[in-house]
Amino acid sequence: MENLNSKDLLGRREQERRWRRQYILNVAERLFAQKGYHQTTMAEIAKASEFGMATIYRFFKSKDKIYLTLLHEKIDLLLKLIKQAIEEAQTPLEKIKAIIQVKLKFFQKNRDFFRIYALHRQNIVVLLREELGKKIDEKYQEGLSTLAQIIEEGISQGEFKRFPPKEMAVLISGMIQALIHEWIKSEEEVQLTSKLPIILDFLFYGLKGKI
Amino acid sequence: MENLNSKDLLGRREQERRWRRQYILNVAERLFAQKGYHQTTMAEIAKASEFGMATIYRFFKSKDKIYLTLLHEKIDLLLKLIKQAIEEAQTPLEKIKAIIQVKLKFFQKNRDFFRIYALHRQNIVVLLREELGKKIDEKYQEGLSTLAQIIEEGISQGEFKRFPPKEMAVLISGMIQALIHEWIKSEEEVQLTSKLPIILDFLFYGLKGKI
DNA sequence: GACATTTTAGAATTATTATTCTATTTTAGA
DNA sequence: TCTAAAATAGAATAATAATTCTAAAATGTC
Repeated sequence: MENLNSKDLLGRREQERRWRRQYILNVAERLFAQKGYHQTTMAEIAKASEFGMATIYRFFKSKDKIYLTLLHEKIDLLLKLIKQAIEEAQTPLEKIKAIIQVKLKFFQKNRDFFRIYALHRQNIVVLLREELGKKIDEKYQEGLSTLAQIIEEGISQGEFKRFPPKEMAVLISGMIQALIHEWIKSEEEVQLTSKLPIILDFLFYGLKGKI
Repeated sequence: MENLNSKDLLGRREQERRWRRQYILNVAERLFAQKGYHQTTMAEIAKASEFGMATIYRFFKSKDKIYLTLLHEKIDLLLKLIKQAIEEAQTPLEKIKAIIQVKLKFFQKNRDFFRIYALHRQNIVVLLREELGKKIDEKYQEGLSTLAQIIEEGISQGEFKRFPPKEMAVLISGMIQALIHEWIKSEEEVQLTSKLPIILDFLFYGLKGKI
């Protein structure tokens, strides 16, 4: 889970501290996903993680901090995975495929996080909260720009049609997001990644046509 | 706005009552959209609508009721508009175009409502609230099914490829939703409906190909 | 115009819950 | 084993905000 090198340098005390911090985050993630931010109380987080209030507060300054830390750390992870996948791919088409695949895989493993993430994305429209909240939106925009850039690349290589890249990125991200959303809601047992071929076919060749 | 016949039958007293009820709903819509459900207090709704607390509570049993009533009434309106548009269209392709156009127009006129609507859609994943909350999801599913049916129609007529209709409906709705979301966030002055041709082109013919 | 009824404003109540505080326990090092 | 420091549990606090209550005002009817 963690970088072993830095872990070794840290000593038992610090390692335990980090482990506990992560444990609280995991518990909070589950609770927030189940009942939403407001319906989850600090008392519940404390109870579920088997710590007292004071302990929770020694790790995190406030409830908000727990929530935002959660979002930041996982989004960073997702962005890192996407970056890696892009680097391994060659053509714009392959890159897009890679991005979608990574996203599907990631949220398949992180259902709870998707609930929090999607909800937060919507909340952004309602109110761009304090600094940390804004940064999350910036990260989302970063992902969107990456996708837009790839599309632009494809257009200039004559692979893709001359659509406005940013708008295409929005449409594609929206498709994926909606698919994940429905998948989670329906609690299907089907693998989310199994839908990749259909998505790609639709995305590249459109709905119209025979067969 | 209202059915004139029934209005005439109601008498001044009842008409005024309805007008005030609607007024409160409109005020609440604006506030909820601006600050979100939890950040909006009943006191604010009372203040902004220039009523006292007791008055608000005589119209609506609780804060939740205001919120859900709001959602229900506008969603019903949207569904009605979509139904009308479909009836006027002939081919599956035209029907899909009509649905998208109606949605874009509707949310262009109802930005505030979109904020509430989109947020609620996400909240559904987190927690299917009491009866009224569930019914809203049912209405959304209804819209999805309508779209899926049209796609099925197109497939059997040989117009569309053999994609799974329900999944296609999800993807298409997701695209639209994301586009509206970005449009609202960016506060662009461009008409939302101006994006219709691009969406349709992408949707029917895909990203891949020259020109 | 007077009385009964409805409507209203805004203060009081109550419940909830994030945060802080205090006393206790655990740990590390001698 | 003993002691100081750190960590902890859970109760107390304080703030917020939904809801209810009370007295006043407006309205309709005779």
